[in-house]
Amino acid sequence: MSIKKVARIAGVSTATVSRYLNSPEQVKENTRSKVQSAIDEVGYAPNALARNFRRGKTSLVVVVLPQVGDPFLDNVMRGIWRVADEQGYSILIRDTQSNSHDFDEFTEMVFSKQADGILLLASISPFSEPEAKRSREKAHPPLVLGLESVTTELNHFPSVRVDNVAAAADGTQYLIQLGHERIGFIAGKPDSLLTHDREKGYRKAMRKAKLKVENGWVVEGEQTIDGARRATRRLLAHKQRPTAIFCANDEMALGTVHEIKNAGLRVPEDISVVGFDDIRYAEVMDPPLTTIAQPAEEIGERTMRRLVQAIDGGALDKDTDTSPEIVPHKLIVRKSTGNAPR
Amino acid sequence: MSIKKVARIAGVSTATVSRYLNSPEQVKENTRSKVQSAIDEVGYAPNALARNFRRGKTSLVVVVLPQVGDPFLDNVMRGIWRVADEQGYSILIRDTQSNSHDFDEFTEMVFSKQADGILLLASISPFSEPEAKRSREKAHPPLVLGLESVTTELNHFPSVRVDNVAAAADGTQYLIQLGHERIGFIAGKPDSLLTHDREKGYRKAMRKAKLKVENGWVVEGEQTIDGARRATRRLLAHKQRPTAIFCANDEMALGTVHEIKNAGLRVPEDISVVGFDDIRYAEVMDPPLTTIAQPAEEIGERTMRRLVQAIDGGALDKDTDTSPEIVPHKLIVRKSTGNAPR
DNA sequence: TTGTAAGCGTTATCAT
DNA sequence: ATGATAACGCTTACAA
Repeated sequence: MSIKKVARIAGVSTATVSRYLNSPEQVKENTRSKVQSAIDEVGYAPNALARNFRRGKTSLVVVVLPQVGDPFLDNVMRGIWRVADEQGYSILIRDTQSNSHDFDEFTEMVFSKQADGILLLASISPFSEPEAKRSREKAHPPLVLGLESVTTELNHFPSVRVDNVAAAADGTQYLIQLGHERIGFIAGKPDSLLTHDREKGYRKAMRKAKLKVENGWVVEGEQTIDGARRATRRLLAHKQRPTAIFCANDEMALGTVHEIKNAGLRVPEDISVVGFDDIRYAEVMDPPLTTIAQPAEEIGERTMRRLVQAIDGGALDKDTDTSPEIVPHKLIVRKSTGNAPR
Repeated sequence: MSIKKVARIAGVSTATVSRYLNSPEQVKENTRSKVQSAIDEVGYAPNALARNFRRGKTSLVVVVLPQVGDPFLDNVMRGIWRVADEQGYSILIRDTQSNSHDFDEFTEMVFSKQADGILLLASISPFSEPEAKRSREKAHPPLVLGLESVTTELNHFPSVRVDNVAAAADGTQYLIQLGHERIGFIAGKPDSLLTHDREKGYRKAMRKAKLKVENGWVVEGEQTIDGARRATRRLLAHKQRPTAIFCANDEMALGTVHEIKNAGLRVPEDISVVGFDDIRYAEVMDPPLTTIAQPAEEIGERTMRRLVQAIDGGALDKDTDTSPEIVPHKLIVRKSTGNAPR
């Protein structure tokens, strides 16, 4: 009822008030000030609920990420927010860690107009059956993938990320070049495409260098510090103990380095460690961590931009430019890597 | 138009469909199945925008925090989400770091129905003038404070936090008990009430032990690793170099320990370090960090519960139970602290 | 430049 | 147990 009240007080119609709010240039100067006074007088604030309803738009975007409090996401989110603010979107965050969410839940949010689009920064369970059925009738919701590689069913959505395979190969290659031949790999969770790709890169580099990947050299670190510590212990106990360990991300590298030192070994003299992400803690670790940096903020910015595009342009067809945007990675050499022992 | 379509297909009125959706028990079994079939047939999903509009409720809550990617907030958010999911709220996150936000902006979000309430986990600029004016006419929005101490203008809102003064005093007291007499303090940003309180606790403990706080022993660390590194360098260069440093949070402690070791000194043999928060990295630091733990998840849960209460119970009066809920803190002793040298 | 009025999809009131 | 219908606050043709 509020715009009506303003209109009444200003002595104009509701349409004029609305116009004043949305395109003031269409309103005569004189009227403008009358309306503004009325607004001030009653302390009017437009009801976003009504406006969004009318417009059929939530101006909300869901960002799905593995875990808030992941230092790496900090910069990604910064990029996302920059664009969101600029484009008038608010960010709804869902993490896949505290509650188990599945893909349908997010598409459902769009279909039921709780959000206009989805920014997927985490691996999640694939479409369930009912959804598969629906997708025949409904268009795909506006959805963009960031960071992660994709499962086949998500292939049709735009995505922005580094080339995880190549990046991990680079990291591994760097270790090889330092003379390491026994290199272990600490992977993430089995359902994480991302770390899967990194593992692929590791294996690729090993193969290329004609190095064998022994059974037990690739172990799951569960994307957590504790998981990485357990994984590291297994690696250290291996009869062919690696002289270098590649961790699928920095978070796990933190645990790995800790556990190596715990075992009375030195980094990098006894074992070299490489991480992935270049989180802000990497630099102040002891020793500072050699890792692979991603342009996090840029990734955030670009994913969000594509998403806005997808939202504005309506649901995108299966055959809209669908190739992933690949952004450059960069090996950052610090002190956690050194020549192979002996 | 959609509920209409369902109604038409099911051969019932829109009212019945609505009832089926919201209180199925009021609908006869027979009708229920007719409606459900119709829903399945057209793939109907209720329009949340319309529903919220009609109900005058967004079912959204803004959580304002200093920085996503703060590992400490991870657990707080977990607690918030648990309650949010349970109560049917979605979480809108705003960080005060990437964009400068002020208090009005958030109250405005409530007044303009972009959100139902505010969960404030960060220090922000105080009310601006126009808001002060408005607050006379409008009730305060549902708002709950977590973690932080409050400025006087926010005094009337419920809050949940540890007793930062007492906690910091405990940490300081522990150092004193180890024989330290020259103890430095690395504070946060000047506008952070939270670290301000911690500083107060530190000073209190020093005073109580009749220890002097030399000029230059309290230095700002800006709540960042780099800030803490600079602060630490200043501390190390002090003519009366402290034998122990209390950092207002773990994030800064990370930088502090790094910088101490950089300078060729040992922790804790030369300098002891205490942090605050017990983030997950504290345990795997080298040496593992002595710190003060807060029940983060519980704080999240309780703040969110109070907020829901405030939303449901309508805007709370100035004189609703307004005393902060204090949750217990706990000193976690690890290896970064030791007896004072000599 | 401004006003009139229809309509967005739901819920809720009041009958039936 | 169900139906008819007003109302929520706003935007937008269309008319003036």
